[in-house]
Order: sequence, then C-alpha cells, then structure tokens
Amino acid sequence: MNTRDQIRDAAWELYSARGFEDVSVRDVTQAAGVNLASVSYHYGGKDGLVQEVVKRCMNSINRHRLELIENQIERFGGFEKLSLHAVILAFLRPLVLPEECGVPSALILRLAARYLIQPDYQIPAESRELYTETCALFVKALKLHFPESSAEEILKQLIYMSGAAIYVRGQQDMDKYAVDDMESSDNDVDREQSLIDLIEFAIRGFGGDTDEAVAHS
Amino acid sequence: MNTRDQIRDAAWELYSARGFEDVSVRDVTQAAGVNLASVSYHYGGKDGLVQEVVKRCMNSINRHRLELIENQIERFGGFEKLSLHAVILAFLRPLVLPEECGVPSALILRLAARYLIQPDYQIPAESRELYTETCALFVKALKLHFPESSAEEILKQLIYMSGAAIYVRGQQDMDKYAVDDMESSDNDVDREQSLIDLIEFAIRGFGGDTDEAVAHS
DNA sequence: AGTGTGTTCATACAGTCGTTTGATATTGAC
DNA sequence: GTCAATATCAAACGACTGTATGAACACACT
Repeated sequence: MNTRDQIRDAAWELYSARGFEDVSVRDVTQAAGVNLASVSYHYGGKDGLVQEVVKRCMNSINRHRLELIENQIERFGGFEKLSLHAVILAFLRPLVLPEECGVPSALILRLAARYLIQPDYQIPAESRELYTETCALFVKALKLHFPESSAEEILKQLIYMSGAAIYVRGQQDMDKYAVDDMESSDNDVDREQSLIDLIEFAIRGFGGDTDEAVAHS
Repeated sequence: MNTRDQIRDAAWELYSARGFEDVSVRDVTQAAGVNLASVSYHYGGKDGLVQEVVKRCMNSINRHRLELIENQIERFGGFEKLSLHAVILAFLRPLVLPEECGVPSALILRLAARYLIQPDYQIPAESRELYTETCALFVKALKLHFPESSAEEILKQLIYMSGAAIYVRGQQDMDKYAVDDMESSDNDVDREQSLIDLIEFAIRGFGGDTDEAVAHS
C-alpha cells in the first residue's frame, strides 16, 4: 500500500480512538510503520493530515445520507412520495450508527466537538459543498411535508435533530447517574433504541404525526 | 484580591476565549499578574485549575436552573401548577443564554465539547451531585405533564433538548451556508430567537400542546 | 527579637511537540 | 546506462509544555 494511504489509515484509527490533539505525528507514523517526515512530505504537516481525515469522515456521512435517501426514493416510487419518517431516518441514521458507512463512532463525536468550539475552523471546501448539497436536498424533501415552513426553519430543525443525536451519545454515560435505576445496557442496543426514540422525538418536534409517519416506514 | 482568586478569574476568561488545551499555565499566570508556580501551589497543577473552572461553570448553570424554577413555582403558586413551557424554559435558558448567570457563552460550548469526547472524564463530585439533583427535579416536574412516561424517557428527552440547544449554537455559523439567503443577523437576537424556537420544538418533541403551553408563559 | 507557617519568587528541568534538513534510495523515461 | 524526479530515511532543531526546586519574603504569635 501507498505510504500516503498507510498514514491516512493509521491517523483515521488513532484520531478516532484518542482525538486529534492527543495523537502526535510520531504516534501516527509509528503505527503506520513509516518515517516521521512522511507526514510533512505527503500532507504538508499535521494540519493537512487532520483535514484529510475530517474530509473523509464528513464525506462518508453525507454520501451515506444521499445513498439512503435514494434507496427510499426507489422504494417509495418518487421523491415526492417519501414519508416523513424515511427522510428523518436517512438524515439521522449515519449520525447515530456511523459504522454503517465505515466511520468509527467516536470520530463523529470528535468532529462535532471540534466544530462546536471552533465554528470558524476551515472545513475542507469539498466537504462543505457536499454537506450543503445534502442539507438542501433534505430540506426540499421535508418542505413537501411542511409547506408552510420556511427553508430556514426546516434547516434549523434539522440542526436541532443533529445536536440531539450527537449529544445524547456523548452524555449517555454521564447521565446514567441522574436516574438511579437506569439499567446499564449494551451499547449497540442502546444506539439502535436511541435512533428510534430520537426519530419519534424529531417527528413530533417537526410537528408531524408520529403514528402516521411510522406506518409508512 | 487573593492570588488564588486572581488565577481562577484569569483562567475563567482565558479558558472561555481559547479553550482549556490551548491556554498554558504561563498564559494564565501572566494574565493574572502572578508567579508561574502559584498554580501548582494553589491548585496542585493545571488539572486542578481546570476542574475549578469546570466546577464553577456547571454549578452556575444548574443553580440558575433551580433559581428560575423556584421563581416560577412562586409565580404559578406551587410546584404542581408549573406549566410545561415554564419548566422547559427554566431548563434551557441557562444553556442558550448562560451570560445571565455569569457564564461566558463560549465556555458552555467548550464544556459540552469536552464531555462529548471524554464521557469518562472525572467531573467534580460536587458538580455532578448538583447536576443530578437538578435533573431529578426537572424530571419530576415534567412527569406531572406526562404521567405515562417513565423517568428514563423524560430524562432522555431532556438530554435531546440539551444537545439541540448546544449544537445549534456551535453550528450556527457553519450552517448559514446551507441556506443561501439566510440573513446574517445579530448574535443576541439570534440566541433569543433560538431559545423560543427551541422551546417550541422541545414541547412538540415531548408531545405537549404548543399553543396551550405558550399561553401559560 | 525570634520562630514558624504560609506565600511568592526566579530559575531550571525533563519531556513532547511539529517541522526541517540533507543524505540516501527508488522509480520511470529516454 | 543515465539522468532527473520522486520518495524515504535518520537525525537534529527550536519552541513550547507542566512541574519541581530552593531561596526570599510576609506576617502572626510568643
């Protein structure tokens, strides 16, 4: 394999497990089995490598969203016939179960945390474009269900949903303490259930009819 | 003023503005006008100082929540008479407008980001206790409106709301790009409006009646 | 005045970080 | 085979980081 790709893959794993700041260039090159200077040579430095990982992560998520929505379009027989539940599921699923598109769960959280505290951080242009397109498509799909809402309102609610999806996972461990008899359960089951709960919450939040929407799933 | 307090206040400001990792002990002591070694002496090291700031932040938020809910109890004439809107507002307001209890807006985001990626991080016991108590009280208040829901379900929805409240602020800048004609607006107005929108979203998400709830506010 | 405790101080230490350097190795085209 | 471009390598550089050290100072109590 390419030295360049070896570096990228090692960084992908290490950054997911331990975070961008806490993984040194030496950690990456050692795990990849390549020379220290290779990072500067191939990516221009640590920042370039981080951006590569960020780009791959964001693009995987948004490509998966588009894939899911296209599958549903086929299944429902047209973009206009998409159920509310299907649209919201396609948007949230890659956030809650990112492994389905090859993205480690922790990496999503780290990315979210990153942009939470550095909103001015330079997102790779390519990734931002894909994200913009993806949001635009989902807004369009949701607008069919809520013609009285503006695009801005719908987008904002998509963001609410994203925040809820991200946050509930990071806080799961912590908040077990708040309800003393909450069972400690398997992580995967938790996440599947979280997705279901979250979608119901989101559909109600949007103002849709939960029962009707679920019936179409 | 105390050297100890000078350090704490300088750290409070600097950590808010630039984050815990990106502010060195030297930055803090220089801003505070005290000696470098004072941090080790008074707080046992950087970690101790960070925990002090974290504790103050979390406690301010949760104390303010309790204050707000007590005001509303007086106003409504009893804990049992609290409106759904009032409860949710008291929970979310300190997250969206933390300056009202003396917490810089950015600090909340940094704390959220911190626990998003380090769910196992040791939260100061005192802060965790207060948070636990606060959540328990709000769950109890919400249970009066949704007697059919379990405490776990209600708590989870409180977390959804927290995530939405936090996330929408971190992403505001970024997501302006997703809707091309979104006006660039004043930050404060944005946040006030976000709070209103968010509460409506939350009330619907909970399954409450928006109009009825708002009428009580 | 003397003693002890709590605090501040300048300085040094040991370690890690990202990046650079210049030499060497590899590759592919002619 | 030769040349030039590309890639890899060990080693070092300079700039930080958090922490430790031991001396100096302040102040109360006897």
